[in-house]
Amino acid sequence: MPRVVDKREKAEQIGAAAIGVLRRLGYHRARMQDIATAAGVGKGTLYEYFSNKDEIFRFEFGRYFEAFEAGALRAMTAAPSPAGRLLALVRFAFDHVSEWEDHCAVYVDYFGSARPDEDDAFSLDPIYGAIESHIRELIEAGQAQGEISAEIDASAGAELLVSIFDGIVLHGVFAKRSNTALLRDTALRMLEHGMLTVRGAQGAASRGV
Amino acid sequence: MPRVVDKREKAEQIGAAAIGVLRRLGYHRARMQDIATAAGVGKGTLYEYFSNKDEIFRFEFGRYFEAFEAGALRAMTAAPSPAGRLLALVRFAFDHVSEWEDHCAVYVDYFGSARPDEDDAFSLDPIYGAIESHIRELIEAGQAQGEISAEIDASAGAELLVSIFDGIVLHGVFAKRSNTALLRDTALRMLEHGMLTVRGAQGAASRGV
Amino acid sequence: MPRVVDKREKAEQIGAAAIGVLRRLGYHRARMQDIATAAGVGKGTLYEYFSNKDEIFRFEFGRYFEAFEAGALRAMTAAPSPAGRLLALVRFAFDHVSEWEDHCAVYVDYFGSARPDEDDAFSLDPIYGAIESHIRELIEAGQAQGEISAEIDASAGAELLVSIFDGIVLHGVFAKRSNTALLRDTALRMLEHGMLTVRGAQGAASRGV
Amino acid sequence: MPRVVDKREKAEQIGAAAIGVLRRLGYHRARMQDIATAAGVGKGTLYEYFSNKDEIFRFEFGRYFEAFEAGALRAMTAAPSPAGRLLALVRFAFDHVSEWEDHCAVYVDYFGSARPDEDDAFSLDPIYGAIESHIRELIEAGQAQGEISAEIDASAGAELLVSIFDGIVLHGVFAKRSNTALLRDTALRMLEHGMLTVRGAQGAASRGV
DNA sequence: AATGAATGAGTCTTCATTCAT
DNA sequence: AATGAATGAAGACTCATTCAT
Repeated sequence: MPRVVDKREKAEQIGAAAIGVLRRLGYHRARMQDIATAAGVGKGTLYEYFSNKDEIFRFEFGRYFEAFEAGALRAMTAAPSPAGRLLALVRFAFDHVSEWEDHCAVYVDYFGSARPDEDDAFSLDPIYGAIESHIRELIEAGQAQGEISAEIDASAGAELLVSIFDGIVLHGVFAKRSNTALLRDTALRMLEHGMLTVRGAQGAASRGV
Repeated sequence: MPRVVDKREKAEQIGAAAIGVLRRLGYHRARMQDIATAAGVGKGTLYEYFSNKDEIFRFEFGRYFEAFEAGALRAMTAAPSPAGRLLALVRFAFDHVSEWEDHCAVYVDYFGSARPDEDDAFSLDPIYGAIESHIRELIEAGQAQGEISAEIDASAGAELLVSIFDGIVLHGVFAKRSNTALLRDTALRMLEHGMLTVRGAQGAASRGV
Repeated sequence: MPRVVDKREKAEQIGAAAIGVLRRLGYHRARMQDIATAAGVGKGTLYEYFSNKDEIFRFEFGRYFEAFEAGALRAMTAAPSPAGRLLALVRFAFDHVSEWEDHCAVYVDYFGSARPDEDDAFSLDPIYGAIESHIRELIEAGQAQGEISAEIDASAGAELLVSIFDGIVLHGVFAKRSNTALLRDTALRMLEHGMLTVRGAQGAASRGV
Repeated sequence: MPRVVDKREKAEQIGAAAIGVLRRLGYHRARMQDIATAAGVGKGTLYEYFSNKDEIFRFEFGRYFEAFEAGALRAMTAAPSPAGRLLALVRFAFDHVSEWEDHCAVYVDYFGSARPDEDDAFSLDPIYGAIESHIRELIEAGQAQGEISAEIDASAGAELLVSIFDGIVLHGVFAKRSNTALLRDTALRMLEHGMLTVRGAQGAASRGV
């Protein structure tokens, strides 16, 4: 019984070290030896806790997604209305990216590479599906209450929001982020108000090319 | 007097085949042999046109970025005002992603793997820098003309827009895109109007957690 | 607590096997796989002990030159006078060639291929320089004591002796050596007496063409 | 008929360019492309004149050995006695090395690498055999006339002389030659007189260790 | 349980040679 | 006759994984 606890604890310790290495070197350049060294254990020991390199990744992203789910739920619970919950979710997502920065960098690296045939591949589809589904419901609820513009297609809106979230992650990896808080506030403002001032002019602009 | 070939043309032909393979298998899993087979040439022939695997990638992304630049310029030229140009740019970016789908997938795969130290790395910094800089100027011009909300920080807004673009790219790779046109229109609408209906409520929502 | 191996010992073991292969096949034709097979290890194991093919060679030639130096010193120490030391050195050199026959063959093969620009090339210059310098001093000392003919230019004499040594090595590689002991004694005799009998006639002979 | 002359002439032209490249880069590093470029012809053209890389080498060394043979014969013809002919041969050998410097450098590179099984290998055995045989006869004749010390074993003496010649070649490749003329005269002097002054002391020195 | 020595499948890249033009 | 585009066999080297200790 205490063994199991030990196992889990050491696995987390190794996983933490691994993510640091993966972030620094990229998934393909990070050698098992690098990870072992960073974790302060022997190379063979890694295989006592993970059955292969991929497994380490999966373990860490399990934690990443769990934390996201828990945090998102917590964030939304506090908000009073659908629109509030939506914005709380977005706000939380930004914070999550900041907190799990290493994971985000590795995230893009790992999921960005196509792995077509692998049966045991960690699939993002259910995760994204669940999140988009949840957001879609929030949008629909918000529209029912008149808080959210009825012109917006709930599905497309949900997909867009998730895409934007992905974009924040990706851009933080590709380019150095300047001012996270400012970016977040700008994003929130835009979600609420949009960018344009004159409502009449907007439609024209979006329609003209 | 041996066969005369148009080096450039054949390089493009190989490059096109390569991108297909890279997309299907991922940058790291695609072997030179796979690319050669897809291009219908011998393995050695690849090295007549590209000095190594990376070179193929760079060649194709040269084309990708050139097309983006030219297309973006063309799209914006037609629009009458800063806000119009901004929206035209966003609209074009969506179309570009659709048209260069394979490149986008490889893009994420390739740039997603962090390789900060490599000297010969294809750096995105100048490219992103130029685009963000351009967008920032558009926003500032739009704000000067009162078309774009003065509350928005031009730099952060530019970064956000580019991030959103990256997000569209990324999400198309991570999850299957459902309806591109709808997503695009939803995004354009949100940029203009935001999502919320009641302006007064918005501030409150964004401040609440 | 995995198997403990003496790295140095195993490296020598691999090196010994490698020299045999290198001698048999020549430096360029010997594949790492051949060396691994000869050493009774896997291909990858070679790289645990040597970082590349060249390294194996260098390691072995380190041993070769060390043995030469130590042996030469030992041989010379026993001799009473400069001329005696010089002849002892030559005598030792012959024995060294016999004992390190494989190394000599590889030596010629490896250093024979000109690679002037390579930065990491194992340079013979300092080694030859040291030996020639030593011999020159011996000759000068012998000349001071009247043991060695004053007519001989010490530098040229030293270079000649080293060249003769190289020649013995080279010829043993190019042609099958018949009788090493006889060759050695003939060489020693010639160094002492020369080949001609009539001293007066010698000058004449060397001047005529 | 004139075709054949053309063929031969162009082959020599290519061969000359090739030797330069081979000397500069070494046999294994010299690419057919390098040779073609140096010769100012296309890569494919090389195969119109030589059936493969080795053939170029063989062609050039055919010329080298022919020149040696012809020159040696000429040199010896002029000398009046066996000993004179022997010294004339040595003297000529030195000059030959100077004149065919590039070939000598390539010589070591090429013949230094073992090529055990190749049936079509250019064998040095008959060449060395002929030369040693000739020298042996000269020594024997010289001994018969009392010009050359009877104590010398004719065969070993011949082998030694050839070895010394090889040594001069090799050393010129491995180390930069300082003063060729001086080295040559020193060598000739040593062949005639030996190095030591006191005949009585010599035997003692060569016997002691 | 912990380790690192051993391994060989897998990959990029080179280059002599061929051959269509 | 001359050429250089095309090729694939060959080889150095990497690294995830295994396993004896």
